[in-house]
Amino acid sequence: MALRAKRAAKRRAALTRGRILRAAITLADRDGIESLSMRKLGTKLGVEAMSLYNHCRNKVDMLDGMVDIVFGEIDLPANGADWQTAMRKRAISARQVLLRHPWAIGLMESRATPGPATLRHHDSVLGSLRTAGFSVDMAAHAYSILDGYIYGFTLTELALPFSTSEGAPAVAEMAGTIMEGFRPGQYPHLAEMAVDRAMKPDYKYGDEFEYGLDLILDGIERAL
Amino acid sequence: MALRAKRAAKRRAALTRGRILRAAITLADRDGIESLSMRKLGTKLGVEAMSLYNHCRNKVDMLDGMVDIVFGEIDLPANGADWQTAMRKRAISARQVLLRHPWAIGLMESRATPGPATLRHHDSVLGSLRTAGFSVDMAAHAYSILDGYIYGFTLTELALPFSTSEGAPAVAEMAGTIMEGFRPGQYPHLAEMAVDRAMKPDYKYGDEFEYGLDLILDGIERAL
DNA sequence: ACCTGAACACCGTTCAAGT
DNA sequence: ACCTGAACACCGTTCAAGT
Repeated sequence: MALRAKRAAKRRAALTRGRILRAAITLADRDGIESLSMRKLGTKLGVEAMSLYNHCRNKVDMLDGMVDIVFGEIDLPANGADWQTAMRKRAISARQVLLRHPWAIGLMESRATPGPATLRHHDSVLGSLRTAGFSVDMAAHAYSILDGYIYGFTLTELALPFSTSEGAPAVAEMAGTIMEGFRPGQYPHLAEMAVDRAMKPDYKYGDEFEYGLDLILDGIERAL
Repeated sequence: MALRAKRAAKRRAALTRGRILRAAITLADRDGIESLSMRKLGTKLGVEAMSLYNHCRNKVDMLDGMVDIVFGEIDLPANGADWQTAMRKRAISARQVLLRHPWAIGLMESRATPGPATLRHHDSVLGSLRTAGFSVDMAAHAYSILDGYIYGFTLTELALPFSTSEGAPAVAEMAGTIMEGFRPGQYPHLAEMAVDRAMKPDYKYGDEFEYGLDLILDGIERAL
């Protein structure tokens, strides 16, 4: 009996913090963060919800761990390349990671304690800039602008009422539906923008990202 | 008896959607969004939680309304001024509003249906740019960069493990505590940044905001 | 038309009990 | 050392019943 139970436990992989966090990320990616509960997560791992508390202090601690894993997925700046290329690639990687885990960006605001992958990432970016000759002040300026832009752009992108990966017809339809509800001329400039851009065959808001990124990189270059 | 009940109901202001939303914002500002429940909100308004459902379809609808009110607090661009001044003032106002309602920014990502104040705000910003001679494409670029930066910077600012409004000693202490836990040299560039800036007497991360804002405004000017 | 009380199907977390 | 079951104090929301 005892032996049988032990074997059943063996059959599934041992519960670890890492396995819990990865399962939680998968669930959050699929169903959204507001639907992620300790009970559902336990079920998914073949375990009672209460077992999770042997590996995570509480749910907040678990969310901290999830955010740190997401951070770890962002490419570190390549340290051979010039700083513009390195920062450009890192920014593009960061946006892709955040789009893959849409729940992560909204969680940032309330995470008090940064994890090791987060700290490593920050250290690496600062190192890349300092090595390229940035002063401490200028590295702080550059990092603040770039990260602000990356997070904010992606947040806005995620907030758009249509999926960025979907085809243009969905976008056009959506924009049309939204505008229909208003008196003509109530939001003339929004309407103009919708007709001119959002309703065009191959419009993707995400295409704006690199325009802004390059404008910022140029601005930093000039400020050096 | 019926009369008495009616009088008691009269004594408190009638329950309206607006009154509910304002009370909810006050509670979220004070205790955080995760602590805002329909039951607590009802108690605060002197009413059963279930009464709220006569004025809000559900909690998501209520959160939509709250976000729209926050949007309405952001100054619209003054339409006499040149576009740089108008955009600068609007950006500064937006950051102040978001710092006042720290829960709002994390909610944006999941709000599917923008409210009237939100639409009005967007329309007004686009109008200000178009009037200043921006092409539709250039207005879209400018708006995307500016809003991305504003949201992202403020999100980062809110995520910092110390309050921006607090005095510098708290920041210095915090930075010290964070760095203490590591092997010396584990995060050399973070350590350098902490010693050089975060631990300085009157360091405030918020001061970075206008540096980046002006860099972006200059970049847009040059792209025109 | 608006408010209420009870009920339902959930939550996160503690704790004593098991192995 | 790790897992469990029951329990506690909460949630959002529905619905029939009141006024």
